[in-house]
Amino acid sequence: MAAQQLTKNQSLVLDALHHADGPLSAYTILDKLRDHGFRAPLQVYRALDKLLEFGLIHRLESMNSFVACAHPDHQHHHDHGVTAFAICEDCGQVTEMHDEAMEERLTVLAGKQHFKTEKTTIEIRGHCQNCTAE
Amino acid sequence: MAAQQLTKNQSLVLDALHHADGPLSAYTILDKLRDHGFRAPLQVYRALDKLLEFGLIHRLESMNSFVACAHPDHQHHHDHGVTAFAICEDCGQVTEMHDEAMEERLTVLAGKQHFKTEKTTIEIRGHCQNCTAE
DNA sequence: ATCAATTGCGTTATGCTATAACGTGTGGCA
DNA sequence: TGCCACACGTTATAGCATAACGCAATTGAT
Ligand SMILES: [Zn+2]
Ligand SMILES: [Zn+2]
Ligand SMILES: [Zn+2]
Ligand SMILES: [Zn+2]
Repeated sequence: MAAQQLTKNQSLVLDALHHADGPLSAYTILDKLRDHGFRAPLQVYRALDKLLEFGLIHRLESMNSFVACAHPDHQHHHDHGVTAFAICEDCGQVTEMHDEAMEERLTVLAGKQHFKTEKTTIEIRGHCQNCTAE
Repeated sequence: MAAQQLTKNQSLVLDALHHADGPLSAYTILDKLRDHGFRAPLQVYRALDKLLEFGLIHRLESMNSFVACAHPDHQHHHDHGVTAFAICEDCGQVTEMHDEAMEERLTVLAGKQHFKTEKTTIEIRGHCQNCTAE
């Protein structure tokens, strides 16, 4: 599955996420796209589902919202392994992190339980560097 | 803050979670406790908030539900560090895991970003040993 | 004992998040 | 041509969470 040609709705949603300075909820996206003809939540959710499938965006479980993937070559659909997110509770900024050692550790953890991993969520809530400086 | 005396509502909610064989949503708990006088979601959410604060239960972000802490000495309020959950998508069973190395790795990751961690969520979705056997 | 502050409680109403169900249109292909 | 897969639009509904109000019980000074 290579660089997928996005539909109009999918492109609009992806653009909205790219131009946002933080994660957006589905309903916030809906409001941003009303001028482009969006009327109902499903138009957003259907696009989000596809974008998630293509690996172009991520869902932040702890805040029911979505961010564009920070991976530079996001046109190429390739799983970029486990992702950890640092989410600032002050400014809302999200940092996407990848770490081989962490991934390895998770594999070991799951292995101990003979658990077959499908998807891993790691979200760190706290305060970013900017918001910590006093 | 030591072994907290729970209120009636808090005890009822905690018992419901202890007797459940998997995570429960707030509304499921509400239904289970209607015979005990519960009528509204807030009665449940308020109890859940306190139980979370006491460290007696955990919230599973990826499924909007709650589980009793599996830590044996859950009467003593002491943070038991970062918790990772393995959630079976077939049978709903949840396994609570603790791993020093994992915790260390996350500390390093956050440190690189000069990020001050408040709370960490780790949830592994997949299939448990029982549900993998064919 | 009394007052004030805190905490829990019950109720009603509301808001936010997500999906079910139905029908339409379009493009690819046997 | 007929069929299928897929995206789309719309309405309705389900599921999750909190705001706001008032009351009651508790605590801890004064
Ligand atoms: Zn990414
Ligand atoms: Zn910040
Ligand atoms: Zn625990
Ligand atoms: Zn299972």
